[in-house]
Amino acid sequence: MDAVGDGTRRAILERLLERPAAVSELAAGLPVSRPAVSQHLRVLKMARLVTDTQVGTRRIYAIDPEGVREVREYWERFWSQALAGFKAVADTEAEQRAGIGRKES
Amino acid sequence: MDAVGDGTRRAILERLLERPAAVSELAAGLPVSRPAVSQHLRVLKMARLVTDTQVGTRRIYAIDPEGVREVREYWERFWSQALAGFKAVADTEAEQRAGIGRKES
DNA sequence: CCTTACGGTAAGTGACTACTTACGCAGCGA
DNA sequence: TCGCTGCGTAAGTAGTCACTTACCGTAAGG
Repeated sequence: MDAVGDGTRRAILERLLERPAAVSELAAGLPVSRPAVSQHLRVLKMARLVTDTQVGTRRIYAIDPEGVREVREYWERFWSQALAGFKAVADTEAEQRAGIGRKES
Repeated sequence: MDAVGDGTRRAILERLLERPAAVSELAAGLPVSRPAVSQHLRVLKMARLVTDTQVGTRRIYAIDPEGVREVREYWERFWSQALAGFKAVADTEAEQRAGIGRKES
């Protein structure tokens, strides 16, 4: 959850959404150093958002649909609850506006 | 975007999803002080995720469906792109594995 | 072999930020 | 008017974290 809270990590994910890439490729398209990218990738990997595959001396990173789906479902519940809750919010606000200055129970 | 990156702010949002609440109410249910909640609410307000209404001396905060929808749509595009991209990822991985070792379809 | 390429890790640093206490201000009731 | 309640803001601090450079292991190629 906090894994997608960082802008650089979102940028990395967006790159990986287009195609899998090695560490150096990612670093080349980002304003940070290669070790920084490595560290971000470790966080993303622990969050099950990416997977890595050794290809010769290079290491190819790719989106992990497993973890992505989990995070997606979390936010899905969040938003749907938000919209469902909004109706109650609107009602309550209407109540409050109707009786400003009045205390409920 | 960074607004939902903080755990305390997510907690505040989850409280507001259930019902609108005043600052003290929120602070009472959280392990942080009331001013801290105020500061978080300011961030959420600037992110258009909550709205506030003065009711007497109290200030009622509620979910702002406008901003929520925007953020929701951003992630929606993100996830769908992630899943769509995964097919390409799987294909590419299969290609790469073809040169190293075969795997199941 | 030895060399080169690629990448993970260690260690250190700077900046951001979430939090605290202290203070000031507006609205309501007595 | 006076006191009380509820909040926002200022100021200061501690901890987190993103980033850097330096170093080391590993895989391919001569």
